[in-house]
Amino acid sequence: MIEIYMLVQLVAIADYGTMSKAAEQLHLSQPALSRTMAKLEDMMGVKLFTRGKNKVELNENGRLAVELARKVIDENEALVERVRAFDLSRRTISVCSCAPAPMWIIVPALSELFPEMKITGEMKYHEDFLDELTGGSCQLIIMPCEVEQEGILCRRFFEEQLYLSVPPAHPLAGYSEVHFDDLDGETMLLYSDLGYWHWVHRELTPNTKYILQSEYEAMNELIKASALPCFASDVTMNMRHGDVNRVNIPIADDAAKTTFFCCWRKENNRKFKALAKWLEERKTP
Amino acid sequence: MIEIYMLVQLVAIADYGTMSKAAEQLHLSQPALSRTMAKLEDMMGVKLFTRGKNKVELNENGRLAVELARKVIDENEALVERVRAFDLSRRTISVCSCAPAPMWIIVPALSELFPEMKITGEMKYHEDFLDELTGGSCQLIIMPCEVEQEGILCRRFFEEQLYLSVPPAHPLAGYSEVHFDDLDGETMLLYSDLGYWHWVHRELTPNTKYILQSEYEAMNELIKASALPCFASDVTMNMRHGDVNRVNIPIADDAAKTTFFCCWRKENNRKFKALAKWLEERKTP
DNA sequence: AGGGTTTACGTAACGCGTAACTATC
DNA sequence: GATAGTTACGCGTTACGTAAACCCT
Repeated sequence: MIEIYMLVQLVAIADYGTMSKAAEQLHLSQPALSRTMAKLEDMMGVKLFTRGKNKVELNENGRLAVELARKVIDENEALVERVRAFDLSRRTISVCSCAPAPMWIIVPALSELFPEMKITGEMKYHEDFLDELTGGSCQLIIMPCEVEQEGILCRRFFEEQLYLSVPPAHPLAGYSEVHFDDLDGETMLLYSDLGYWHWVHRELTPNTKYILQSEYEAMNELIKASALPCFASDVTMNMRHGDVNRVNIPIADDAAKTTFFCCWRKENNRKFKALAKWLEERKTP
Repeated sequence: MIEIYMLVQLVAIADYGTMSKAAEQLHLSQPALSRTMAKLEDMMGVKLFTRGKNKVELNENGRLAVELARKVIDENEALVERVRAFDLSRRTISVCSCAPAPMWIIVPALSELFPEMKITGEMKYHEDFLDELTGGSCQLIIMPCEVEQEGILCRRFFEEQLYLSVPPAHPLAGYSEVHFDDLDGETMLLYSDLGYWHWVHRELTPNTKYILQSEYEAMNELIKASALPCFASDVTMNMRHGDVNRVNIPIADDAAKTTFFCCWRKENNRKFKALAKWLEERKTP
């Protein structure tokens, strides 16, 4: 039987020109390689090399064999990759979220609902989510709007309300509500990985100067240490209610309030039954 | 490295249901097969079977792996086949002829011109010849007409003149020439594998009753033993000039005289240089 | 009890490395 | 002398078969 290792050695000769070079690259002795090729020729019943006393060259048969061998080797490697990927996808739930807050909430919940599954979360631009969902590269997506598409099931997740977080001494601290217009032109701290919210900020406060911070912990330190305004939300307020020296003022614009939706392919309904139940119960706690 | 023999064993399990059956079919012991599968799973880092104490079943990973393994195995076998076929085609010259006479002449000539090559000849319906030539399934074609096509080189081979062969006592025996019309309605002996000529006979003598004979030697015996008319040509007359008790009368119709042409792909010009020379010299011996 | 799988152990095959040889540049 | 390939020989890996144990139907 022609085995893969033979084809690998054959291709190496084509790639590196001589048996010696190929053997070196394969961490193999030349004699081993030479013998394998002799055996390969014997098994195929066809000469693959033109043999001079001192050199070996692939002949036409050999060149064809190399070309076909590459395909076999690639297929073989693809087999392993695809089976591994398939296995991984079977035992992981991958979530794509358009914003951080839904991920903070849903990832621990999924871990509890599906204790045997590995949960992976990623923040991306939500316009691509439907493709990723149908393409199979993720199984759950968190969208900032409802999705109505054949084959996709969409459930309301929760609503996030944005707040302005300022020190008590700040001019806006006394207001009971603010608008994005009030912030335009300010200098603010902003967590850089906000996904959908980032887009909202760019659109509605184009003249605000943002000091970006990508490290979440560092961001919290900055908020505590500086007097600069920043954003908060009902979710972050629940998480770090220890935020002293900060006044949180609700932002009144419609755009400061977003409802997130959790979607998956209908064929996964059975798999995500527990999640659907959890989302339903969450509505009226 | 995942080797082919492992994949073969894997698909055998899929094909025969259990390890025992598969092992039997592969002329292998179950333990060997069992161990190979364990090793395969180990190397892939993925479980391929659901293992009960007493039974083994392919799981989803396994089913995917089997599917992909089939492709790899097929590719691998195709590799050998294709390289062998290619090697064979490199050391053989295959001729497709529209009639037997050109083959009788060209095959021995080719054997002499290319002593290291194997010569294979085949008679087929000439309408398909150009496809076979461009498709690569043969390298020389003998046509009953000149071919003018891009990339095809066409050289005049020779002219064959048809004769009527009758016993001296036959009513037509005294004629210095005959026409196909004179034969219409006769009962004649006919070699069945005449290719182009067969078509000519069917067209021009539709009411003649032909007694077909596919064995060439048997045909010659019949000709000698019976009083039935048959066809001959200048070529056959040269070959079996020992034909006694037969009068050969030339057939005067245009269709009884055919010029054969020998064609090959222009990219083979170099290869068939000796043949071109031979054809040229043959014109004026 | 019988069929199916795995584990344990000894064996034989085989692919590999070292060394020696040949031939070319 | 350096490079490149083949042949010869011994070794270690490994895939295999046999035997036995396990377990379910």
